[in-house]
Amino acid sequence: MDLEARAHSAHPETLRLWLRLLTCTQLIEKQVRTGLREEFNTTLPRFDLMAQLEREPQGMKMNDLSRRMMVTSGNITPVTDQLVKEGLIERISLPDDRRAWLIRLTPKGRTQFKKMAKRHETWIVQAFETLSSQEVKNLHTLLGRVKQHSKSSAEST
Amino acid sequence: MDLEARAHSAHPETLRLWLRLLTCTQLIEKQVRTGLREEFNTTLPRFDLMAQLEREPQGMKMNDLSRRMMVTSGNITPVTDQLVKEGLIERISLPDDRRAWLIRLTPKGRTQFKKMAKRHETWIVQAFETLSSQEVKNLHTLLGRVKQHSKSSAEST
DNA sequence: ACTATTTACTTTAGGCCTGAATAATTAAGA
DNA sequence: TCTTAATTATTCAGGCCTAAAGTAAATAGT
Repeated sequence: MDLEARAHSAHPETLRLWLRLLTCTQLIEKQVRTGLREEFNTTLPRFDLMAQLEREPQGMKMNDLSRRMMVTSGNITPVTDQLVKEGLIERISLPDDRRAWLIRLTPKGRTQFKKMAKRHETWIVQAFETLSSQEVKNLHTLLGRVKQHSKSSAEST
Repeated sequence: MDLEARAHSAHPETLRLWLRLLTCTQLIEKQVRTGLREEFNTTLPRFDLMAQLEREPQGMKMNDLSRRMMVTSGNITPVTDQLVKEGLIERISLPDDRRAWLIRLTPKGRTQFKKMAKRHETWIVQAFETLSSQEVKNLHTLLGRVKQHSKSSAEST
């Protein structure tokens, strides 16, 4: 018994789908959080932030980070503070915009991230190993439509 | 640009699927949270708790609630406190187990929940309206496999 | 009956998240 | 230029979440 016990109503299939989506996400997220904590003594938001930076070697502004990570910018400050304290990222001031910072992985951060990403990948692969590669593709496509739809209706509000 | 900019590695399809799943969940959840806050001045965990209770008119113990909602039991206490304070649920002491409480919706809570559930349903239906009913079914089935797989591997740890 | 274990709930410390307010800076328009 | 608006980052209050420790009560084994 879990979240999905919640379904009822006039559109039961859609509601059930939503609850199942939630359940899957929560189950997998829980495993990832536990793994990051136990093996690397870190958290998912910190890992996510480093993952964003790894894709942008020249660095990112905190604002870009908050948009990419889909959290409010008030949130990025403490996570950044913590990672700076651990020496995994660095803040660089921008001469042409004194309000903003450029955030980059340090060499130590890059090394550490690579280790974590490798483990992260095994957890994720394991979570979906029950699906064939065709099924993975199907899921990806269907969810792509949901994502686009949700994004466009969010813009119009 | 969003979370999905994070994908790379030896199993890119699987990682991309995971990030897309996360993105979809977060987008929809955000809409629901905003709706609950703006229209009903409440939160998703409170709504979820009431939804569980609505399915069990005879009431539930806090432990059952935490299992169903997939959160730790330390979490149920403050959410329950708040809902009791609002008069939406009630704590009833059990004569045959003085450690436990039975939690039930009050009539006021039941009325209020019905209003919220109706709106909640429109948000969810809207989120998935881009899919045909066959596609909803497919998604539900595929995610069902993922859920079962994840649950059974969680048990064995 | 008595002790040990388990179960139900609460409490605590630490962290993330939101929305809203603030300060500092930059950009835009009259 | 000079005022106004927008942008960047930080801070705050409130709430949720976890893991871990604590309390009280029930259960099991001896």
